[in-house]
Amino acid sequence: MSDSNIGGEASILEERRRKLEELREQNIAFVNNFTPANKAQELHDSYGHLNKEELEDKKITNLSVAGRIVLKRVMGNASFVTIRDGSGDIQAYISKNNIDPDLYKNFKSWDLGDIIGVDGNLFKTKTEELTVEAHSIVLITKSLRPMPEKHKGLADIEIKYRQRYLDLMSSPESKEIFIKRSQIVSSVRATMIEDGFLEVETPMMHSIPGGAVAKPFVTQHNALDRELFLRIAPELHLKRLLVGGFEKVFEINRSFRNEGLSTRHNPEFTMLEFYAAFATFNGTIDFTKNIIQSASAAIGNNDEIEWDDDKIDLSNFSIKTLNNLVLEHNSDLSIEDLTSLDKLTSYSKSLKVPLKKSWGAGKILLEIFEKTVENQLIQPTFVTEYPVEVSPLSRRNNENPAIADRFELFIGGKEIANGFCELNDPDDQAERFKDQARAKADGDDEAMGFDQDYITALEHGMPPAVGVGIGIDRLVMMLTNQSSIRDVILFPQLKS
RNA sequence: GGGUCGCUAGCUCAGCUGGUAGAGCAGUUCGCUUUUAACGAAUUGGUCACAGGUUCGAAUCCUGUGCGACCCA
Repeated sequence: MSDSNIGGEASILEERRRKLEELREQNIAFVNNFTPANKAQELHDSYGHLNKEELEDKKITNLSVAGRIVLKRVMGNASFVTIRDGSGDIQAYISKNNIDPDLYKNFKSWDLGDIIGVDGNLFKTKTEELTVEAHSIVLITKSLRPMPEKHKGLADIEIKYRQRYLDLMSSPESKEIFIKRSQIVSSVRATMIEDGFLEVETPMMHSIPGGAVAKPFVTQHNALDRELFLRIAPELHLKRLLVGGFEKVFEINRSFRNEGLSTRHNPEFTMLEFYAAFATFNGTIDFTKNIIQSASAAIGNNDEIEWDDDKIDLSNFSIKTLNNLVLEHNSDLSIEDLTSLDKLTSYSKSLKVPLKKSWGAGKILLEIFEKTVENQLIQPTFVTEYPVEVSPLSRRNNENPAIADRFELFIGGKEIANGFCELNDPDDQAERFKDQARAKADGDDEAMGFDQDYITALEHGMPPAVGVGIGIDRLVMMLTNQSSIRDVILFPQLKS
């Protein structure tokens, strides 16, 4: 801005720009021909265990590393810098004895945040720190803006999310979470493919939002002059693929829900959904367990993990019915009450659960479950036997048509997965869409629309199948012990 | 939407019951050839989020607005 702010931010930028101009004049700004032969972590792994003398005997020469200066200790005629590359940190020793004296003089003006390259030999200092002794150094990229504070890092949580690169360059812990996220996703994908699933991509822009109960984002296709919705779930398209003859499909991708922002909700989030024709309900529960255990192992977790204040044993998953759990946690209710609209209504009023007129007994029962049971389910628990009323895409149970062959998995008091036997009766599905459409007309803006195209697909015949959805963000939160979804999404949505 | 807390130098933060703003880091200058949050000396840098009010006097007290965090719905 102005140059009146001497010593302030403007002058820091000006000072660094001045340094950059000098590099430009010498035609050495933004160097593009330095290819480091070595990585910091590789050097630590290969030579960190050797002591000073052993390393000297080995004569490790002709190394080169490149990275950002994160710490700098300049003495009169010799200096140490800590360089951070993609793998980690390594110290470099830069002595006037070993490099051109003019270059050493220039080096002293290099700043924290500059990206440099170092060629040299490997040695250990008298405090046994592995160090590259520089024979030549080059300023590769000049940084014009100051790094986050070197001791405490970024404290401003908003900058941490909005300028994630500052968080990543200054916080190895934060970087580690995103490395683990990638490993978790890779593990999930590997588990699916190993079991014979085909990875597919289905549309994110839908004419009729469906597959979940949620408010969609609306957008506009100009050429078609038509409203389109960002998908709230891939479910209905994946099941069309079952009709087409793919028997095991999955998708790991984004869905979008037009809700508020919180530490547990980001409007765009990543889900795994998979569908397997002719699979069994119990076999799918086992497979779901396997996906989660494998992902946890992939990032080096033990069976017992910590999430927030809870210790969770991932080697032991239990299976319980919704009714039994509600009775267990609500001693005032009897088994008969659970199907009585009047009893459930009066009881939920005593819990101060807000009710809507369109809700039947099943929906109210689910509300009571969410209010009184859900956050108690710390250890991995598959909850089964959900009311059909709250499961508009699930197949009815053969013995009891009021309940769906459905499970939800809760860990740490939070929903991690949702799976069910898919409804493949087109007439039953059409009826349930009608109920949803009616609720929508009554003002429930989360209810599904009537998707005739999907009904048509079912009329061609869909094999019996089990489908499951797993929230990847939440899974990563659990496996990396994070309490905010913003810490597992690189660029979370923030209030503007 | 309701409640609680916060907003002071580029960054991280002090600043009590009102007396006119401070440290560390970063920057600049000097010294220093095995340091490691390197060190020592000097030095630059502020519309105290914004707008009103109370007061002789406000970063500080009051009201409102904005932004953010957390909790609740």
